[in-house]
Amino acid sequence: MRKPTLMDVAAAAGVSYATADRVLNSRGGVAEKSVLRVMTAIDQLGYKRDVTAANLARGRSYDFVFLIPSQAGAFFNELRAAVRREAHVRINDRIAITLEEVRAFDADRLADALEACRDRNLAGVCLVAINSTRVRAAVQALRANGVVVLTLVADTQADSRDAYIGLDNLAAGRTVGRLMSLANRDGGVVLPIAGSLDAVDHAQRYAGFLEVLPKAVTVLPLIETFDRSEDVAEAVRKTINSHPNLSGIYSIGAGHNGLLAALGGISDTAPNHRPVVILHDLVDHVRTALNGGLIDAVIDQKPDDQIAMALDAMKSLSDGDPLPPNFGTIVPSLYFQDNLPPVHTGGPIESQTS
Amino acid sequence: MRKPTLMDVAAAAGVSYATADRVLNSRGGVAEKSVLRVMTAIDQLGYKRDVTAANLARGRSYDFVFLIPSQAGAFFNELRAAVRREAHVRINDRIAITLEEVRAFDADRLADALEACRDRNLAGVCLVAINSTRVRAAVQALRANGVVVLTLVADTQADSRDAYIGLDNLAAGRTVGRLMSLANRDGGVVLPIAGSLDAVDHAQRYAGFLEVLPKAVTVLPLIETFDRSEDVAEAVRKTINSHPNLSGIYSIGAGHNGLLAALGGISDTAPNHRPVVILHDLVDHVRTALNGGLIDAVIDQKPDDQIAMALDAMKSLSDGDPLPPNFGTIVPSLYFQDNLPPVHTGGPIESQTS
DNA sequence: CAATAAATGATTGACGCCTATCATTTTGAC
DNA sequence: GTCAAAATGATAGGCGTCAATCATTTATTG
Repeated sequence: MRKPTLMDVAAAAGVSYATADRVLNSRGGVAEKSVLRVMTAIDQLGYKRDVTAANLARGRSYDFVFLIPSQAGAFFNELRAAVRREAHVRINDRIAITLEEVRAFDADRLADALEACRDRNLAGVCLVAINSTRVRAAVQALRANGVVVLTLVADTQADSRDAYIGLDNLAAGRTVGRLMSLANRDGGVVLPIAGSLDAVDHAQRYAGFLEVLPKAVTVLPLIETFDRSEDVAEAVRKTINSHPNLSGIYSIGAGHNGLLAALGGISDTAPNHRPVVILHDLVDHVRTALNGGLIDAVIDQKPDDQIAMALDAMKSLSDGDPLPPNFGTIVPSLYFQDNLPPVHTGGPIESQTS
Repeated sequence: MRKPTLMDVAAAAGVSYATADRVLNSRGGVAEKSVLRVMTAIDQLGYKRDVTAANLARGRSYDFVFLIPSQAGAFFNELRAAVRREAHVRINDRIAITLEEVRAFDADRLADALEACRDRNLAGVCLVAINSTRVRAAVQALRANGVVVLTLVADTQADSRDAYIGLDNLAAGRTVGRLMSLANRDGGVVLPIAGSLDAVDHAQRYAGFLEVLPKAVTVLPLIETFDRSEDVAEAVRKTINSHPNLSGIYSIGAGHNGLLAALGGISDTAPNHRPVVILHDLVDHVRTALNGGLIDAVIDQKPDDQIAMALDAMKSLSDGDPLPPNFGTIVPSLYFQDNLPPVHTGGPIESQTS
């Protein structure tokens, strides 16, 4: 027996199609008892509205914009690639995605981009937030216009956007801490490296990391890199020399170039007992380093999942559906060289139905 | 500007809708030059067929059956739950899913179930395979009838099904081996426990595990459990007593009850230096054990992902689209207590568009 | 050039739902 | 019982595509 249509429901309820439709779409002007009869018929027959037909009839389509920083490191390249992939896939669901690059760390450019979204009749905007008065104002203006606004990776104040999707940084730090503990069960000396503890995400990761490390493990003073790879390389080399028993390195932020360079040096010297190295974000050169045995583990924030979640959230919210509780929290993934996810192959697959 | 329709394509190509349609759906009987003009117009305008409208018109729907063992342990409960969840979601994509439970380890029952699928006009069947002549024959019969047949979790001969979706067991074993190596960087003694090495998956995991372990780590003779939890508990206790320096346990198969019971005993005795314990499959009681600190890590084969992949594969294949290369390989996930994925909350969300 | 085949155009009724209009019936108030 | 208000019925056109029919134009062949 085929899927029941609204016609079937109407017949079963003993009302006309028009009335059944009035109930289904809550257009009002229907007597209590009729509402009840239709409702009953609906779950009697197990009727489910055919969403695709509905969208077709409505002519509804979703216009979403992603504002992603440009030239902000390999991770954001991944993020942009994920947006492009999803853009190709979701076109089948009447979802049109525009990817716009915004100069990194430039709050005013971001605000400009947001303001430019004003009159474009968008359903949703997703941005990597930077805290600034103009940005917050622009976000508010959009939301006042009925546009759903999501923050991704980096958040603003919780009440100024509709939802935030991003890594649970505390969990990420804890996960690394847990692994580091396992690798240093008889104690050890570990070196944390971060971009800057002023960055909330880095601070949270660091806090999680410290939280689970046992007392037997000594944590050296944190090196702040401020994205200067040469200085990092130098600092790492120095630490390794002054602490020949160094047993672990946790690179909390992005910008691993300096670290990887320094590690290349060590592995020549003492290949058999170098420190355990754990990094964030499975970008290309990190993958290579992992496969080459230069580093041991990578903790990833799954950019693909983030984009997918962002799209689901924007769609739900602009349909007026609420999000499930604590939606948006990305649980970190832990990778060794043996359980790496497959690399994304070439472009999107064109599926041409015959 | 709105999404172009086939009408727009026809106009741009200077042909009638009928001809454009003939080209798009390769119905034949169109002159070379016309084909070319339509093709050009298509990618000139960036035309993409509206799949939802197409499916609506086709009235096409997909009937899929999942045959999953019943009473075969917690993992298969998860797997069935995942099927039920997907069944509710995919109903929007005109996909009807039937979940049938088959008595575990009973090839004849499985063959019966497969044969019963014969005249149900199904688009695809997905089964946890058991190797037997009757099963293989039944699969062949179905495929000869145009039904897509997939194996899940456990495979048959590669040429007798359309695709296999399951864990990369070698990678899983290697991942565990890698973690165990990190936790035993100065050497150690580890105990592997498996259901039976006659099971291909267990054997592969074991092989991967051994592959990456350094020589400094001593591997005790493997204990085969054959799913007898009391015997396992006993064996584990004995090993721990005779090897007070035991530093790791890898439980390769399912059926962790015996092991967990034995571990409960140890943690009372020597809480500070118990062996590192790694298990497979994040089922409820394993999650509990992980959160309670009874075990250290879990390697998971992501039943949700497997079901989702199975559905995508069945849909693609029954549409005649080929699968991408090495599709179906599930890369294991590694969990500590800090990066556990959220538990699935209650039933599926009813989204009622206003 | 006629006869035939091949290619193209024109059009139509689904598919399931949305949105709107207008006519008709039922209800409630007085 | 009258009259307005409320509820219901009936119906139509459209969303973009599929699948089919039939008429018409163009190309091919002898």
